[in-house]
Amino acid sequence: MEYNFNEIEARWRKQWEADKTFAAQNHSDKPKYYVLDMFPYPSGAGLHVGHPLGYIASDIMARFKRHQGHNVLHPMGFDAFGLPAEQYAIQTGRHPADTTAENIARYIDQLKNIGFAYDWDRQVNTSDPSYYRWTQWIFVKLFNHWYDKDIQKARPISELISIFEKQGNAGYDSMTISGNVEQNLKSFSAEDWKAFTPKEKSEVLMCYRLAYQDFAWVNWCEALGTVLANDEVKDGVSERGGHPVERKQLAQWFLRITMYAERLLKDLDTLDWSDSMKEMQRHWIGKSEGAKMRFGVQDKGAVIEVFTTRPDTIFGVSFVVLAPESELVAELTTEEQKSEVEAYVQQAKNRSERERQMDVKTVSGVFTGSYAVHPFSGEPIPIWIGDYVLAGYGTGAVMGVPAHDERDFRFAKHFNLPIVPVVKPTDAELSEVLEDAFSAKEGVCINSDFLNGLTVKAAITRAIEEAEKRGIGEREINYRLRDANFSRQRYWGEPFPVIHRADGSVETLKEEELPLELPAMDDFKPTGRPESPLAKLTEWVNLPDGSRRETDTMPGFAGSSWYFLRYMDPENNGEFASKEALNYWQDVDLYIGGTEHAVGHLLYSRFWHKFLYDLGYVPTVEPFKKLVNQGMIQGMSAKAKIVKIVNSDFTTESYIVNSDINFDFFHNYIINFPIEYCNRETIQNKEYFTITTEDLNLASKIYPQLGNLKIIDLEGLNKIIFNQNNVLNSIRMANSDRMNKPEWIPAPVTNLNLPNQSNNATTNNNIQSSKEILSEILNSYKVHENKAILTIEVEKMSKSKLNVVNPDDLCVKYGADTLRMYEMFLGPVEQSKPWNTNGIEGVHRFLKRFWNLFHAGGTFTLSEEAADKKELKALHTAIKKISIDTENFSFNTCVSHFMICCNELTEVKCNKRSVLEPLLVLLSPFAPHIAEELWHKAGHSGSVSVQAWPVHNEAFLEEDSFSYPVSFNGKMRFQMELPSTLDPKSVEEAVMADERTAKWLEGKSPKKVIVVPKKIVNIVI
RNA sequence: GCCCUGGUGGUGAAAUUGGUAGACACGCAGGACUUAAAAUCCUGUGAUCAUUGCGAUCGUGCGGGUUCAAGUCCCGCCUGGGGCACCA
Repeated sequence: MEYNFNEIEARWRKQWEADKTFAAQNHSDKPKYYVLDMFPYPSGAGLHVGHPLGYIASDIMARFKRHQGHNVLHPMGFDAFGLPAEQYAIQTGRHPADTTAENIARYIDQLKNIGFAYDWDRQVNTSDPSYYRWTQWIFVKLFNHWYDKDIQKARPISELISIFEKQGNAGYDSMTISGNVEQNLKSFSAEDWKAFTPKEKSEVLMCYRLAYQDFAWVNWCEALGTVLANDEVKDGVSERGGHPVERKQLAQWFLRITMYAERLLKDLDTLDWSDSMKEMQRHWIGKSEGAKMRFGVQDKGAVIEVFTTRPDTIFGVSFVVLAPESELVAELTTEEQKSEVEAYVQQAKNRSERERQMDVKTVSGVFTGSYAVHPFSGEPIPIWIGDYVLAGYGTGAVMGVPAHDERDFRFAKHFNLPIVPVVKPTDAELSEVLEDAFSAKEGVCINSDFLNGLTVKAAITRAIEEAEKRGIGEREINYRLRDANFSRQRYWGEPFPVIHRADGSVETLKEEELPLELPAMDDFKPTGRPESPLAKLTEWVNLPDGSRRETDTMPGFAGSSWYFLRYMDPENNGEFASKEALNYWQDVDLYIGGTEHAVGHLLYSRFWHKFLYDLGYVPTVEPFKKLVNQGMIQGMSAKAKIVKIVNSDFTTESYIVNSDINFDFFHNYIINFPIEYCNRETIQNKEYFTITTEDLNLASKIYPQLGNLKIIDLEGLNKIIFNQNNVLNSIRMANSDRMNKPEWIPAPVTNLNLPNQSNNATTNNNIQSSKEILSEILNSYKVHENKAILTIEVEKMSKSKLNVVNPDDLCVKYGADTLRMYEMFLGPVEQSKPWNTNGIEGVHRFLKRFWNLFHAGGTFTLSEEAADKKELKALHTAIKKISIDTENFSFNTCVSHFMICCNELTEVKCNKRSVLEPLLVLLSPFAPHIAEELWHKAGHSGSVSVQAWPVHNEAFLEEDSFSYPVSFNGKMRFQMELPSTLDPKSVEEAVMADERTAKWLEGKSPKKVIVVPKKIVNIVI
C-alpha cells in the first residue's frame, strides 16, 4: 500500500478539528503546561519557511507533554496592527482591516496545513475591538497609576492626589527619574496644589503617571509627508524614494518602564532563559552606579548636571560636553559662537542616535563660548557641544575626562583640549604623552588634591562623600533603559482612549466607555504634517465640548505585551481574563521565539506583567518561565546598488549599477531583488546573482517597488562620494584627468531632489554645475544595458527583502509530516541557517520506509510474535534517546535516531506489534499524521496523541563487551574488544599483552597508561 | 561602534559536554532491477600520499597556550548572522 500522505493528512486534520482533539480545559486534575509561540505578524507575503521552525518545535513539546499526561494550552493568534498593512493601504487604497483579515485567513490555512495541535478556539487578533478594548484598558490603568519607589509598587494616582492635597509633593518630588517632563517639576505645598489650574495639575501628574506625555524626536520626511520608522530610513534618507529625513520633536506618549528597571533586572535571575538572552536584557537595562555632579556656569545661573561612573577622575575634567538637543544650549551659547553653534546643532540633530554612536572615527563638536566652574578646584572649564553625547542618556551632558575615557580622549585630541592624567596604574608610570585613554577601572589617583594616593575604588567613594558634603553632587544609580515611546503617528494601531480638554488637562475615557473603536477611514495618505492620518477626521477628533481626542495610535508592542494572558480566557467580555483562568494557567511554561525580540517585546511584556501583578490582576511576577530561542531561517537575497539621478527637467531616473563598483552618487541606495528572476553565476570564483534587462522588466511588473530601473555598467569611474550630513554633496572622480574636472565638486543633493524647494543663489549655481557634470559623466560611460551583477547575501526572510520562501509547495509535494521532520532535521532549533531543501528527500524516504515496516508485502500486517533481543534493543535505545533529546530540545538528533531505528528494524524485517506500536507514540509529536493513521490501522480507536509516552528499560540496552580505542600519546591506533565489566587494571593488562601494543611501543616502556572504563585507553610513551 | 551568537567534509550536520572527529542524511561515483526512465536496493565517498594489501601523514576559521588527551577549556585575532529603542 502506498504512503498517500496528502490524503492521510487532510483526513486526520479534519478529524482532529471535528473532535477538538487539542482543546485545552480551564479546569483539570492534570498538571497544566502552557506552550506559547511568539505572536506572528500576518504579513502579506504569507507564512514563510522560517516561521514553522519555532512552531514545529513548540508543537512537538506540546504533543510530548500531552503524551506525558499534561493538560496542555497551545494557542495561536495574530499581532495584527502594524506599519506594513498601512503602507500597503497607502499604495493600493485597500483598507488595512481587509488586507489584514485576508492575510490572517491565509496564515491560518497555512498553519493548519502543517498539522499544528493548536486550540484554534482560543485564537486572538490584536486589531479586534474585543481584544484591543483590554489593551486600552491596561493603558488607562497605566495612566491612572504612579510608581511609589519607597514600596516599589504601582499605586493609584488618586492616592497621590490625596498626598498632594495633604502635604504637596514634599518627599515625592524624586519619585520620577526619567523623561524630560519632570525637569520642570518644582516643589509645591498642599496650598499650591489646591490653587493649581486643571492644566497645571494635569502637568504635574504627568510627571508621575506610568503612561505620560512628553516630547520626543521623530524622523520627519517632508517629501513623503509622514513620520518614518527607523527601519524606513537608510543612510539619512527615506528607504522609499531616497528623500531627505529631518528629525523633529513632537509631543508623544511614553510608558515609564524605567520605574521597573530594578525589578526587571533582579527577576531575570529567577528565569529559565539562556544566559545570553538575560545578558542582553541586563545590558539593555544597563544599571550603572556612580554619581551625579553639578557644575556651575561662570557668569550665568545655569547648572549643568552630569552623571559619571568615575567620580574618582573628577580632577581630570578638562571640558564639559552637552548633547546638541540639550535645553541648556541656547542659554550657554555666547553671541560670538551663536551662528556656529546653531549650524552644528541643526546638522547634528538630524543624525540618528545609532549613527552618532557608531561613528567613532569622525569627531565633531563646537564650543559654546561659556565656561563651567570645576566643583572642587574652581577652575574654569570650557563647555562644548558634541553629538557623541546623547540627550536621552543620563543627564544629556558629560564631564570630559580625556585621560580616562576613550570618547573624551578622541574629542580632546581633535579639539586640542588639555589631557590631564589623574589615575596611574598601580605598578607603572603613565607615559609623558598619552597615546590612548587609560580607561581601566584600577590604579592610583594622582594630580587629584584630596584623592591623591587612593585606589580607584576608594577614590570613587571618597569623591562622592566629599561632593555630598559640599552639596555639589550625590551618589546615584543610573539606568541605560529609557521610557518606552508609546506613540505612533499612524492609522493602523490602537487608538488612545485619551481626551485633551479645552482647559489643557488630559484624561482618559472611563473603563466602561471602552473600547474606543478605530474610526473607519478610506484615505490613508499622510496629512503632510507630523501627525496620524486620524487627525483628518475632524468630526471624530473634535468633541462638542471643545475637547480633542488624541490622534496618535499605539505601537506594535502594545497588543503583544499581554496577549499570552488573553489566551487563557479569550472570550471573556467582562475582564481581560477571569481570575479562575489566570490562577489555573498562571504563566507560560515554555515560550519559543526568535532572539530578535530579546529586548523589545520580552522586556515590555515583563513590564506590563509586573504592573498587572502590582494591581493584583495576575498571580505571577514573571510571564515566561522558560524561553527557548529558535534560530532564524534565513533567505538568500540578491542586492544591487541603485543610483537615482535627477535630470535637468527634474524628473528622476534610477539605475542599477554593477555591484563591483564602489559608488555613492546622489541618492544612492541598495535594493533587494526577487531571486526567482535572477540567475546564479560564478564570476572570478565568487558567487553572484545576475539579472538581465528582460528579467528585470518581468520582475518590475510583479514588484512595483522595483520601479523603472535601467541597468548600466560604468567604466572608468571609481568613486563618487557625498558627505554624511546630507547638506552638501561632494563628487570625487578618481579618474579626474580624464574627466578634466577638479577632484572635489560640491553639489547640493538635497535640493536636487526637491525641485519645489526655494533655493538661494549659491545653491542654484551648484545645481547647474552638478547637472553639467552629471551629463558629462553619463555621456562618458560605456553603458551596457543587458545584465547586472547582484551580490548574494544571507539575511532574515521578509517581504521587503523579496526573499520569502513559503512552505505550501513543500506540503503539497512531500506532506506536512515530511516538512515538520525536515525542518527539525536541519539542525539545532536555536541555530540560524539559510534555507535550502537539499536534504528533504532523505526525510521523505525515511517516512516511506517507516510506512513500509507496517506494510510488508504491500498490505498492512503486524505480527503478534514476541520481539527478539536485537529488536528490543533498537526500540529501547530509541525510547531513551528520543525522550532525553526531546526534553533537551535536540530535535534534529531525534530525527536522526528515528532513521537509525527504522534502518535497523528494516534490516531485520521487523513488523512486530510490540515494537512498532510504541514507536508510533514516539513519532507522533514529530509526524502526527502518519502516526495517527498507522495507529488506527493497528486497530485502535482513540487518538495516538493521548497515548502514554513509552518508558525504556535499561536492561535491554546493556552490552556484554566494549570496543576500547587504544591510543598512544593521544593518537588512536587500534581497537580492542573487551568485556564491559572488566576493571581498569585488567583492561590495562589485556592491552599491554596485545601484540599490537608491542608494535607501537617499539621496544620502549610506557611512562603512563590511562584507562577510562568504557571510554578509552591512552598509553603515554 | 556597542551587545549577543555562530564558523567542523562538496552540503545540512553529529560528537554521551575533555576521551575513537564526521553518526544520520543530502549530493556525487559505481553497480543491481528496467526496453528505457522514475522509484527502490547494494557498494564507496574528509584531504593528501601510497595503492598489491598493509597503511601513513594532515585535518574542526586563524595564531598561541593548558592537558596523558582539545571541535570541546584559556588568551589574542579573522569572519558570517541577529539586535541597538518607530519592522514585527
